[in-house]
Amino acid sequence: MKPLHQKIRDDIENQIRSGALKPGDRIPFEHELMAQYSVSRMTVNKALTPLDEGGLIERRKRAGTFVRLPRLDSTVLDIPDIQHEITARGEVYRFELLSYALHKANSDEERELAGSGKVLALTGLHFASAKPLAFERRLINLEAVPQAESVDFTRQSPGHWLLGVVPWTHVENQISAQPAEGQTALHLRLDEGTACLVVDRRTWRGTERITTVRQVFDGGAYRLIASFDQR
Amino acid sequence: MKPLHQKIRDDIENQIRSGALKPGDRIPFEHELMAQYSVSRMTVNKALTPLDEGGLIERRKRAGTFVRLPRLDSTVLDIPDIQHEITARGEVYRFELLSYALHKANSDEERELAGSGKVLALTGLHFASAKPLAFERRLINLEAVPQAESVDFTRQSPGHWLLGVVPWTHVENQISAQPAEGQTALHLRLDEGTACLVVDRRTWRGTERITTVRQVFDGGAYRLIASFDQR
DNA sequence: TTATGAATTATGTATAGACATATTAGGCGA
DNA sequence: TCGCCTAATATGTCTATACATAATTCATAA
Repeated sequence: MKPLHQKIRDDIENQIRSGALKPGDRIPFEHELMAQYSVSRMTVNKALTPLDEGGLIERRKRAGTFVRLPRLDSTVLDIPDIQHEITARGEVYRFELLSYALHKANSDEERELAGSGKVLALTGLHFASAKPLAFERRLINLEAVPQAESVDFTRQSPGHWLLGVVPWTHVENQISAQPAEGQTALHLRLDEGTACLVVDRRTWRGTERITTVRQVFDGGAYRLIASFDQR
Repeated sequence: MKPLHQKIRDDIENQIRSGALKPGDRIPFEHELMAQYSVSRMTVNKALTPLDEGGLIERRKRAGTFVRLPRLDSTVLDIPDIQHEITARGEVYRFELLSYALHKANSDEERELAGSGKVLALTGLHFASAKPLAFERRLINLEAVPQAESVDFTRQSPGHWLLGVVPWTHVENQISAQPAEGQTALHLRLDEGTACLVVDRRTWRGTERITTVRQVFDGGAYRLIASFDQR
């Protein structure tokens, strides 16, 4: 049998991760949870404290307990937000949409993402101070993120938009070095064969896939930084 | 003023991170800590529970509380252990020492590591099934790891040895793509200009620097995998 | 009208006590 | 000697209570 405080914690965490509770929403007061689960305040507190320390919720005296906004800082390599990183170092950021297509999943890669559902396929370029920095090819699972269909990605990059809108629970990055080729080399204004940093990333919310993206960076102009503290 | 339970937790965590308490050592029983800090058992328990959940200690009824062994699995990109990864995928691993030097720190990079103390400078090659996979240049701070002086690195790679011997608390990785050049290209048997994956890593124990390493991988043969769960 | 201060409210920390559970040590009988 | 039962022991969970702290509301006084 699971301890009471852990059941309460899991319930709330699931509501947040599933999206039933959105950032900014208020979680019931401790005395409300006491009544709801028929437990003492110490037990409710023991359930909420780890969620607070884990950064999932925010607690304010007199005001109550609220769902936190997803953390967007991350020097750490969880999900690099290119737009954020470029503006953070004082350069001007711009995203240019190269292609846009909405269709049923019809390749292995697309079916891995969306089963037999619909997929949004985009390509685009990230600019830092008018210089092309990264070429990106992205697939978005429209089952998981239906709102994506009505967003204008000529104005904002899909990665930046997704980070703010969809909470993710799991990411996998594959990082490799590859020579610049064909269209990608042209877009990045690099000679064929120039060393590029390639990041292939897949994200999940729970067991549901959200997006698949390949980003190709000019190897000389960009480096990933991953910083870790031992748990 | 810091809460009591946090002071107790910090004290114990510091003793573990500094090496004063080693893996396997027993931490005082709850009733001993009660007396030592003049607090109730709930407070001691509140101090120890997060250390348990964080994997730093292990608690067994009747037996007591013990310092955990450091986790060495890590699909995650904390500290990739090349030897471990190669053998894990069924290939034969070999390390070849190319150069070995022991001297006082005399470059900026070496002084950043060891101040005015002594440094062990190594270069070597990692082989996967007789094929060179990575070239590595490593500096070890002998103030932090004096035992390194008496280890035979022709037989085992310094990275693998360090992981087992020295507990680290913090790592910073910089990952970039660069063309193969000069000696490095020769050692890896690559043409000049081939895309390589370069990892620059610095590790700390507390505020003390342990090692600095640059690893250059054949971009086509190696990829880093970084997998994350949202906290 | 504005500044001040007191009451209210929700969380933060800590206590003492109680019972539960897992594990081990020791004693007892076959 | 071996197996089994029971004691003892350390951690696990939970309650009821108390006082502290931060933030807000609201009444009161200048």
